Amino acid sequence: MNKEREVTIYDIADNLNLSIATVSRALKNDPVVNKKTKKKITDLAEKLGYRTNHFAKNLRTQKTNTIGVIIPRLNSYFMSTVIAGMEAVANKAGYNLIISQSAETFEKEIESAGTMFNNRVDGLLVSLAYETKNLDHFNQFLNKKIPLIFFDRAEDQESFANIVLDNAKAGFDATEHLIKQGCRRIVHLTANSVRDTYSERLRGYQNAYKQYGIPFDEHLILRGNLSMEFGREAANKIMAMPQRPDGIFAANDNSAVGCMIHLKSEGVRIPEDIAIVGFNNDPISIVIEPNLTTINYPGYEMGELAAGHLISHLSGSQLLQKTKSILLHHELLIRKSSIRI
Amino acid sequence: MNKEREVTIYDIADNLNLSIATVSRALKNDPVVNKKTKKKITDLAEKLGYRTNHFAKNLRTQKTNTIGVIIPRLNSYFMSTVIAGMEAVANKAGYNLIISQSAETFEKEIESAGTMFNNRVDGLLVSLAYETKNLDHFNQFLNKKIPLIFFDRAEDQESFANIVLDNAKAGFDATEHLIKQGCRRIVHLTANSVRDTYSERLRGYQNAYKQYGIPFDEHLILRGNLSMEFGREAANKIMAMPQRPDGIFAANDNSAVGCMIHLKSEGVRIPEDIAIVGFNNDPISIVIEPNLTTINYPGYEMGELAAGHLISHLSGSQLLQKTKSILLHHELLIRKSSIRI
DNA sequence: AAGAAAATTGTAATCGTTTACATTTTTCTT
DNA sequence: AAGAAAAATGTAAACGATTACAATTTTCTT
Repeated sequence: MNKEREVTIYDIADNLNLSIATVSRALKNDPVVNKKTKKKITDLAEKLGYRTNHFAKNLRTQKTNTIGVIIPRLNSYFMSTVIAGMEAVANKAGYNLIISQSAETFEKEIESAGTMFNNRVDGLLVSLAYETKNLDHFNQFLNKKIPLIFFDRAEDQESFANIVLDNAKAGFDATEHLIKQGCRRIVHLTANSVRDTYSERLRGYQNAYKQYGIPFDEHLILRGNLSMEFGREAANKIMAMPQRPDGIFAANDNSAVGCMIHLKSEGVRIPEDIAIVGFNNDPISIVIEPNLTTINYPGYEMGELAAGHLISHLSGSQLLQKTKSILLHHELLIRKSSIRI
Repeated sequence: MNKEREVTIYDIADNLNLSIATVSRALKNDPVVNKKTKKKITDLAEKLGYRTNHFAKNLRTQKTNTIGVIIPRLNSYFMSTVIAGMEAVANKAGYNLIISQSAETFEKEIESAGTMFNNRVDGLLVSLAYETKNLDHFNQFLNKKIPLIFFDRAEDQESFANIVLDNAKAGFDATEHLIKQGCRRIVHLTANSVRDTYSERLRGYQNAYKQYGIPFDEHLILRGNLSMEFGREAANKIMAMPQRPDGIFAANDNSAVGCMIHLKSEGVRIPEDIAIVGFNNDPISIVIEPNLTTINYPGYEMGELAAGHLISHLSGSQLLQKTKSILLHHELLIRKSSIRI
């Protein structure tokens, strides 16, 4: 049982009096080798506990069968769902995932990109950090023609493909819903970051104001890191506003919940005094009371799509170039936090 | 900028009229090479954009510098904190993490173990799935003397090292707290799984009963998958009990919260009618109302420790054998859900 | 049954490192 | 300044696969 040395194709070849070439071919199921020979080889490989040495293989083929994934944080329900989707697709296709967290910082994202580059990933899937200022650290991949797809947190630019939602539409839907519930002064909690993701949600929010002819007040936009703590601070600012807002659209559930908790502690009734809509459909949205109205979108599917596209590109299909941007559907889940009529 | 071929040590050697041996030595900072030569080499390497080919290196050295991590799910605050801790330590030591989710199923855990084995990870960090029936799928690592450490969800056995909390003590602390708050019929929500993690928490719970001389009723133990949904079902069962319990100790926060939500909707007052304690200090514990008393324990530290021990073992220190089990500290965070006096 | 075509197998170079051992160069000792 | 010791560099053989090209064996055709 406890073989010291690893079994190689040489061992199999010796054992069966064949050349390593034939063994190699048989093991990757090359149709050129005789059926019976192939069976003998695979049987023996099984019996000896042969496992391919990926390093030798990769060295020779110059492919790593590894996909790098850079994300801000693992610890959201959404992200882990996305990763699960990627994993399913990648494993089925024989790829491995190397995951790295940027912790929302620019530095760590650059560092992660460097690690991925040095590990020669075949392709890269990236969700950008809040703090990321530019995409220069991804040029090394462009130069080496290593495919890269941004998902969820993406920037709209020429060089890379995107898999995102229609954030403007989602922002519009959320805001329109609040307007239809009678809100006229809607605060928007958004990121203090340049990510398109958030500026698009903001744009949708502004579009709704415009479309419904409601005068827009710049002071209603509160920027921060979208943490629960930020939600709390936002609540303080809201309480201090001379004219009390009657609705809040938060760009994520975390900040929405942080805000709600604090507002409630200040005696604000939700949704009667202020109606709230979040974004992400995180599990906390059904723990907070009243349950939070939010935007739901398919994480698992996003992960599958991202990995699937990358892999089909790696396999030679030129899909990636043609579909520069893929939009996923979203839906507004209406819950008690926003129902006023 | 767009070099077609990768730069290798041959290019550097040719360029400087040195042998590849010297270049190789210089690049790994071997003290045997002359300071000036070394500088020339590293400078040129930098300039040419040299990056080591890990496949050639691994092939030659028979090391992969990769650590496999198998966990039930990524999507808890706790797990992602653990992973962050591991990542920090691993990256600093030049190791990469390959993460795989078992989704709490035995089959996927076996599959993941197989993938890790075939990828020849240098070591493995595992948190067991609920459904895992035995540890046979880890024998392949034992046989090849690949170090493996269980963390958080571990089994107590001879062969592998563990990093866990004192679950029995934590279970005791939680239960004792409830008893001190005047509870006499305390329900325990636990996993329908054989994991020691949960049987230990249960044991601690029973010890508290014993120590305080409270008669113990087997019916108070409810088993399930510890999801929110299970918490809901548990609440139903509790409502149907002929003699209403006055306390609940749940083996995780999720089930505690699911249970609370349902109990509240049935008009049960928390903590007055039933006091509740959870486990994990998940962020939802401070979203639910009243805030949930829970057991906190250091995820980041656990990740650092696990990765650190594995790596120091891989570097030759024989720590691993000596410290078969490492216990981490925990603390009871007392919040409103359990304060009755 | 001979020769051509098809099917199967083999030879040997290659991928980019590391490292034992050998060789050369430099520094030290007297 | 010669010889020994120390420092620096070089040679060449691995590591374990893949694959162009060559060689052999089998099957088919007439």
